[in-house]
Amino acid sequence: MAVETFGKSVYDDDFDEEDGPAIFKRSKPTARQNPLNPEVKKPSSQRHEGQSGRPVSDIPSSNGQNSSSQKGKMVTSSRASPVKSSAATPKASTSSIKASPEKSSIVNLKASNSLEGHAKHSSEQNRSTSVKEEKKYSVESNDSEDSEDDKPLSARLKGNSNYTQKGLSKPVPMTSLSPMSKTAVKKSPEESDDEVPLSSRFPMRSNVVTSSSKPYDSDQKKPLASKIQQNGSTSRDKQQKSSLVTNKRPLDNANSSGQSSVKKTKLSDISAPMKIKQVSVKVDPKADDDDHIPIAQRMKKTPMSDNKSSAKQKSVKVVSSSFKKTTKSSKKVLKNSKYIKSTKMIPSSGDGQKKWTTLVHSGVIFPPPYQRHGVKMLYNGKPVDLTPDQEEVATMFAVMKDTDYMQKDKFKENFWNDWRKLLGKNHVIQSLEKCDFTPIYDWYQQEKEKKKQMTTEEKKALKEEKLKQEEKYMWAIVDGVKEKVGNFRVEPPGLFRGRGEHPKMGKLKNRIRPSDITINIGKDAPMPECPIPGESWKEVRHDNTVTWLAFWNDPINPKEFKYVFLAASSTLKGQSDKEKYEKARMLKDYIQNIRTAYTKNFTSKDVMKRQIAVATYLIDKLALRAGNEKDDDEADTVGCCTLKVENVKAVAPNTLEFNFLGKDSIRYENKVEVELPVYKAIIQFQAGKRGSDDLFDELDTSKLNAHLKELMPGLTAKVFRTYNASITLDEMLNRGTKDGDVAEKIVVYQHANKEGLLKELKTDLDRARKGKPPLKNSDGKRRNLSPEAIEKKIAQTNAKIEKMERDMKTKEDLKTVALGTSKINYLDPRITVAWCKRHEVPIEKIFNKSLLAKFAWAMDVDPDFRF
DNA sequence: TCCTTGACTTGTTCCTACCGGG
DNA sequence: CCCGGTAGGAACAAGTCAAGGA
Repeated sequence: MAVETFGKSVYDDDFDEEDGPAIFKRSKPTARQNPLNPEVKKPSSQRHEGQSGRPVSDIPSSNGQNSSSQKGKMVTSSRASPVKSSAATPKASTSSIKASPEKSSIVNLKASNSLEGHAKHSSEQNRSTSVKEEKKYSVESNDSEDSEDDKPLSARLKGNSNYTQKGLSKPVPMTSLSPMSKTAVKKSPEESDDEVPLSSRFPMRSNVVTSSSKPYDSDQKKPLASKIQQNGSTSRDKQQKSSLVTNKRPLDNANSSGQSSVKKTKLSDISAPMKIKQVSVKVDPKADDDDHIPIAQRMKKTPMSDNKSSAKQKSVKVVSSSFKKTTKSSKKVLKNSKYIKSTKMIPSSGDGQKKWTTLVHSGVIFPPPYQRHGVKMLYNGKPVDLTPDQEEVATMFAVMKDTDYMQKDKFKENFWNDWRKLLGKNHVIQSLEKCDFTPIYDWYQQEKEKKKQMTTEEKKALKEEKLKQEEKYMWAIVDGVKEKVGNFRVEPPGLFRGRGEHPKMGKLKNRIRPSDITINIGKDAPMPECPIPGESWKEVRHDNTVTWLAFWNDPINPKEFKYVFLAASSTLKGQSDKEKYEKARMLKDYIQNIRTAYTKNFTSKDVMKRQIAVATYLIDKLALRAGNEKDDDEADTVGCCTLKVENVKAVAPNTLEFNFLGKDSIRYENKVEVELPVYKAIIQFQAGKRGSDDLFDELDTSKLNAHLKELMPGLTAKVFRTYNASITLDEMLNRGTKDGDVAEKIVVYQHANKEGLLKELKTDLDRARKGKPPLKNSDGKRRNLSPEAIEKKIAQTNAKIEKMERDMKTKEDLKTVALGTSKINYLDPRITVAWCKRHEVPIEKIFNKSLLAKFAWAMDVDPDFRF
């Protein structure tokens, strides 16, 4: 097995490129030692102080450019102005998608209601109603925002689906079935088995506190097993789940992984290659440079850290216990798995806290020192001399001339305060208003232009130069396996670009120096040399309970840290990603009971219980985020638990209108029909309070999560997002695929977008004929076309549509199945991989290179995998 | 129990290389 | 071959959530 190859693989970059069967995964824990440090170390995880790094070597030489220079268009989007409502945004207008979410949520609610409260049949009725409403609301909601954030994930995923049949001309999001409803209602046929049992089991689980193991085990097996057939992964999954649940930190240790690791490894290695082929997952040869490690290989890696030595058992409530049990099951599973790969990734986490045994890396790279340009800005119309430091900061500001930040007083004020410190009290420059940064701005534009004008060769040369300098920083060797590092470049100085109305926007982010940086590295690894002569690291640690390679304190908020982690394609990240999905998957077995429980508590006498019930409902239905408390020096945004009274308006008879700034200050606006008890509860929570008071005054995220954990080990608010998104995708794909529906859906989807365009064009046509100016279209820039031109355009668009449809059918290109980049975080890749296997669709049609790398762990999933 | 710290995930924005059409 | 539109990726802000200490 893989073991032998290690030496080579680690050091040799090219190695990976070949795909052969190179196996280079880490095999058993023991085996993997890093050639560099032959001695394997003990699991001690404490942090030691290391020697400080020696300054010496290479300093980045390129010219200093401050990255701050990004300029730009920036915030033009709605973001800046939360309120924005114009329907004009391209997105809004076109996309059925975007709009849909909101609608969907509405619908969903209804559907869900039926589920929870009433008999299923009622859902039918509701549905029809809901459809209408959808339209109604959709209009309003659309414009509100572009970001999809606002919309429930589930809704987003759904995209369009079945409504078509109902006669709606456009594809409407299939939302009608809320995740819940789907699960419960629709799916029931298939899954019924699982679900039923669960409920019965439910009681037990819930309080499983310490003892635990049983609850989980038993249930789990059943459902999973039945669904997933002999898939190796299944078994593994179980294991993982358990581990997952536990969570990394508290882990108890574990054993579980340790035990079977050996076997797994073997299996995996063998099987992996084969499978891959089948699936046709292949790594692009060219891709090499980036990821050197072929996916196939990666898959093999087994992170299992050996057993973890320490087993800590935490008495964390419920959680820990369940996992342990899993161990047992895991073994079994292993045996029959053919598709082991996924299995391979043994939850190292299982072992408690240890995340790695050996860790070698080169530290971080710093941005080049500032190079002054000497261009003088004007003060009161006269050129001013600035020191390099002063000039550097002035340039940061100058370069942001045409961003929206320049419109914000807070930004200017904060900048001024920080810059003024650099200028000193007696500087000529006494007020920002009299400053004219134009010369610097112009200089910057020129520089940019120069860069653009460079020939391809020059650009290439520069790129190579940079690569050469950075290469050594790009990789780390974790337990003998070469892994890509995520962000090895220290953030350059610049002005803080907080989103929304961030109180600290415009503040100077100082240059980070080696003495600000703490390095985390294996005890026996060579110390990364400090790249700046004469300086040294702040500290060196050897803490194998964490995954970061380095961190520094955020200059804007010294209480916070900026970490350097491994890239998403690394085993370590892949593992935790998988654990995340396993946890979400586990929720499937509990969801029905959870929903039943919270529905019941809508009318609880205990206020806190009622609030928890309603909050959970909102999180489940609307995919709201948990909503932690925030400090005053952060943007004023809210999540579920921090909703204010004024953020929710109850409109008779049972509609709730949400309006608040959520993550990233993106406005969430949504009107939703809810079950009457929820509606009433909200009104109660609001009674006697002011608008700015907390809606859920008895609640915060820790209480909420503590409660969720009683319902399912490891359950937290964010799991609902993952769960609802993944379950929806899974259902969508499975439902649609039978008759090639999915491909069609995509066509429809695209079609809808194009239709939007057509409509606009036709409108313009009419107006043009009447001699009126064209309307502004969604992109905001409407060209003034002659009627003929417009007609031509329409013809073109129609042709495009046709072509697209043809392409779709022939190519069966599914790429667009709503896999937006951010959504990637919520969709279990195994759903997609398994689906591809079943339908012989090359996975690379759907996942791009980086996604393939990131999801290497999912590639060996059994074709029958269901979320 | 509450608050702070720490670690890690999620999400948006910016930038650039690439692609297909004219 | 130029060019506008975009996918993809880097950068980094902003969340979530657990542990640990007061």
